[in-house]
Amino acid sequence: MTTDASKAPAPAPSPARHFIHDLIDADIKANRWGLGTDLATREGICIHTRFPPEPNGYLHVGHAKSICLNFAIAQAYKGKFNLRFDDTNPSKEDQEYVDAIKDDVRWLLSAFNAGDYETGPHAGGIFWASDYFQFMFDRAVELVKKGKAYVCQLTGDEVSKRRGTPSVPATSPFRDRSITESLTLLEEMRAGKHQNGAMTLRAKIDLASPNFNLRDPVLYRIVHESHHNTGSTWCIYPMYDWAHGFEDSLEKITHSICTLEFENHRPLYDWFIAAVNEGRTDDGSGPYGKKIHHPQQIEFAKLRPTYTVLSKRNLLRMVQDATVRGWDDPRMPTIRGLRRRGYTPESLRTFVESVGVTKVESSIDVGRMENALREHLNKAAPRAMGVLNPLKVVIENWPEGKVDNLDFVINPEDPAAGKRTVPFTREIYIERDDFMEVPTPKFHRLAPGAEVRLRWAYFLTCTSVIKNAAGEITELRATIDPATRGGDSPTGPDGQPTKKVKGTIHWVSAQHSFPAEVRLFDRLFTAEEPGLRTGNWLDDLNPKSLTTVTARLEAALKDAPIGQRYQLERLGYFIVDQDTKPGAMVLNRIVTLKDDLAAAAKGEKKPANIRMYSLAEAAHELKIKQDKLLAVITHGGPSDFATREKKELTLDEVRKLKEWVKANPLPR
RNA sequence: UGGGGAUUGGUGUAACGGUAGCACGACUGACUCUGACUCAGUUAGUCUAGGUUCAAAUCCUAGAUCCCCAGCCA
Repeated sequence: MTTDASKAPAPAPSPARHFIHDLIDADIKANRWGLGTDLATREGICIHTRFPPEPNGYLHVGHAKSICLNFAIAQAYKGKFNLRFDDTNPSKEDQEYVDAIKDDVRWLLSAFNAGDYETGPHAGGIFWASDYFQFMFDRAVELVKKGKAYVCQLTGDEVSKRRGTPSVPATSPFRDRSITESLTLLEEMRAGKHQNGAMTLRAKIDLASPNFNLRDPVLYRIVHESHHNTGSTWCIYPMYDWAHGFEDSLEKITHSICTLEFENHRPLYDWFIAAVNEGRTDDGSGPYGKKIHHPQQIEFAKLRPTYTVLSKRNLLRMVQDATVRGWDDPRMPTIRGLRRRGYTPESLRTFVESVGVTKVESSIDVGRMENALREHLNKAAPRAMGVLNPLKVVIENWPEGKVDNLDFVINPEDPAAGKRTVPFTREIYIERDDFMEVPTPKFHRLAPGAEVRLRWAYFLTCTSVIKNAAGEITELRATIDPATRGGDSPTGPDGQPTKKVKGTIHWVSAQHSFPAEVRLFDRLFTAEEPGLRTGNWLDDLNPKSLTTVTARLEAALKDAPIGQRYQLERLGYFIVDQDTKPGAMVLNRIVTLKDDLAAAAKGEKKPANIRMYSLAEAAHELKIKQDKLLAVITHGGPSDFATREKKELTLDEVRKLKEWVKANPLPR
């Protein structure tokens, strides 16, 4: 029982080509940056990616996509991958986050079996934007000298007011001040002679640009604050746009992959590097020296899972409000939360790779994340038995005190995992849900007089039901068929089983099993897109996202170490939580097994291919106004719509209406 | 109002002028000592309107819708 799920082979990820591969292939073909086409023997520059988090929060599943994407590219092209902390804003950043990020990235990258950012063939290393502060400052001075930057003494409010509109240019009265004056003020800024906000260094680009990022963006702002890495060396800090390209450039990053919202920043990214390179030469001759490396920024759509919020602000809010028990609460979409929940790095990797890489902003069914996890754990997790809601069964034809040690298959998916021994006794517990006093037609588990198989043990027939004064079932009496030891029906002369049972249920020995706290998690939100309905994402919080029960687990689990994963048969996958103390085990349910029956019974199983439209959505789809839509439905429309008062329409109905509207154009 | 992106089954994603394919989901069924897993089958799509072409998801024109941008955040 020591098989560690995380050591089992990961499901082979599909090669999954995407548009970034096309771009990189083109760069290689064009011998851009001297990449050459034979990557294995490249000298100097190679395909080099990076993951650049700001250490101002915990990583979440969205970041996991970026990390895997960047690392997978480095691996595919025999290149390198850097972890770089984009620590340019001391007022928001903290060492606590630095440590957590390092640890989470390393954990996730273990899914690649190719080392991480510090070890292995693709290890580029760990870097800090703050190590480049001097370089950035020198380049800023250079820009001022080239007449491409100036010190602006407008306050933040004034800058906002003068920002202009798409058709009205921005203004700054300091734009045309002399180079010497700007140089002096810049030195003063650096020397700490000015208060926060007193002035900034701005690039001189285009105050009338329709792209606001180019309306003389700020390069440096004054922040009198200690930095976790550089201490009090600096009191001016570079802005993201100014800093990021240089970070990439200095690390010889070839492809700087970021999310869609930075698309509008790419002209600026390119402008800054071009501005520095102006006057520079390939061989270093001339006043400014050698050209600096110019990486290619590429944007992709971030991951947006349903039933989830990912913004740092909202996650922080839940932690502060104690909606959850911290950043590593198993319900959180943070990497730390998912780790504690029991997710494997392999399953996270297959999940983020399976959703693809595009520029289309789409949301992903969280169910896919759960499926990737089931897929991995099915192959990897040893099986065990536990009962979440115990119901005692006394086997009347089993002698008191007799113990039968039975063989159990540890993992049917993995014969190498072998077998284990489980004791069978006169008193056992079964799952309360596996018994119905008055069974429904399709219920093929235990009922009075019915026979089921106890997994790997004996066929069991319920003989009587014992209730308390309140009429609640407290105990069952039953008998077993001794001829079915091991769970197999005896075979007749023809070699066929002499009897069949439809149901197999799990059980534990009352005497040998032990109680444990089991935490059952549900989604944190009840709406696919939290906040869509009311405008406030908190309105969609799921009040029942955590349920705690006292279960009974088979004895073999008693010494399971923290972090060990199991499949409790028929119930789901579970992991030993870090809250476990000697003699007091705590289990997290990672995810349930798929259960068509339960889903259908709870009415949760609405066919996914019947999309429901609200009237507003349908009206939008039909490109008509909502009141017109109502008129169409109740008066003019297809006859079978005339009498309905439903507030929702199915996809098919919307299609029907669409056809109708097409054939019967509405007046204006 | 200006600029930058995007639009293919229910969902996600291919097709790079030449048979609209794959995965997930859903639905049927088979198998089963986990109502799991596995296997087989079914289902369903190119935002709209024009145009070019022997041929258009792909090229052209016009439009629609959604997302991003006016932090001294990243």
